[in-house]
Amino acid sequence: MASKERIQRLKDETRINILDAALHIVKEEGWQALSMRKIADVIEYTAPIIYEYFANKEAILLELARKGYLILAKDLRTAHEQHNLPEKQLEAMWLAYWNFAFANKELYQIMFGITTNCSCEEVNKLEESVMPWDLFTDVIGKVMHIEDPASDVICTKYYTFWSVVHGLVSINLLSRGSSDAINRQVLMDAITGIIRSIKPE
Amino acid sequence: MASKERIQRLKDETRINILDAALHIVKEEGWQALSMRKIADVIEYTAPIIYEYFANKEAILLELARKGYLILAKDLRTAHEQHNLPEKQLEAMWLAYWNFAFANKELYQIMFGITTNCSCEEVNKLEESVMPWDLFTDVIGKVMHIEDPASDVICTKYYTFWSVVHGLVSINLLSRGSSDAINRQVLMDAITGIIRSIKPE
DNA sequence: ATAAATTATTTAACAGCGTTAAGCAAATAT
DNA sequence: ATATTTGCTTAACGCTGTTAAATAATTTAT
Repeated sequence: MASKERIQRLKDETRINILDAALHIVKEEGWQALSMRKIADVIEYTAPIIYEYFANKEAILLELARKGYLILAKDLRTAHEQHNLPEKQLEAMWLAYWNFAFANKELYQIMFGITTNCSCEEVNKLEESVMPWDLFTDVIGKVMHIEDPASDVICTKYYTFWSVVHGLVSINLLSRGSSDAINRQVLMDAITGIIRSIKPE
Repeated sequence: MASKERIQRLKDETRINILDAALHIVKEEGWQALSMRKIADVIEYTAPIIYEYFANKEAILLELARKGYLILAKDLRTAHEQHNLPEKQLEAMWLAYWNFAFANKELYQIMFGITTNCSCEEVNKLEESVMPWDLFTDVIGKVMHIEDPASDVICTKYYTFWSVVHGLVSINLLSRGSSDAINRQVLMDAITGIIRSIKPE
């Protein structure tokens, strides 16, 4: 009867194994190649077993996206903590965002629907998917010396940052980018440029 | 024997019907719902017939992407022609790009792999997919008063424009955007901001 | 005009997909 | 020892893209 815990532990482990297997397959062969039967092969079970841990394939993708958002949020917080000046914090956060995208290419793809067809409506429903927002608007407000964090102008600047960084990431994940040198230049120019333009005085 | 041409005309028409049917289905039900059998239903044939016009499903997607790039290129040229000042041309072109994306949402999705898994390598191989480049670098060069259109700094600025516009489009196609008012603000701020920052004097 | 050859189109099938239901085998409870 | 639950697999359904074989329609040749 004390084996209940042991069994639960095994079950938890299998759940993790499923997610790990899925991500492993995707990293090796891409999102298109991911199938329930392949996951089953890796975890050495048959496909129907997976449905005792996840409602369907989509739920697995959603959980991976969720994990991605959690990692990204953590990276952003870490970057934020490493500086005191709001300008430096902002710069470090967008650099962290950029680094996350390439260190976790497959997760970024599913988080933001790049060459994957995971229903974005469902991904958007994840509460974790809206996470970064408050942290950014807070810092942007500080840089701009604006009190109200819900101000429209802060919102605008947030989207400006996000658009340029996400856009550059997307273009590169599609192999439509330029050299690393130019990427770096675009990224830093944009970030420092926007920061300079929003700083009062 | 003169019916050869008539038959060829019918064949050409069927080919067009296939592409139209595919785009129609996608606009009604999304990329995920597109299947060879559904296309066959619409054109009132059975699925294998399609393979006499296209090598496979991917070829249909590729052709739609190609058509998208051609429309975009035309829109960009038209925008370019409607102004004389390079600054105005540049602004009009990126506005045209923005408008194209929302007027042809489904085409844009497949052209740039947004919630679709059409192999981006194949899309990148389309010669039409690199089209806009020369037109933009030319105008950017004029605004900056730089002769060499292959200059690194022009390349950098081109990617800066493209990143912010494509990023904002992507975010909105994912239903992750803000209000139309803020979209407009971000777009215009970014375009005019970059133009002002690259103009010498 | 009739027979032969070519073309147009469909039906059937294969392998793979996500998913569900039925069946079996092993562990647990009574 | 028997009954019951649990863990897992096999089989199946309807879908997918795609190919091969069979059939219907049309054109060509005689």
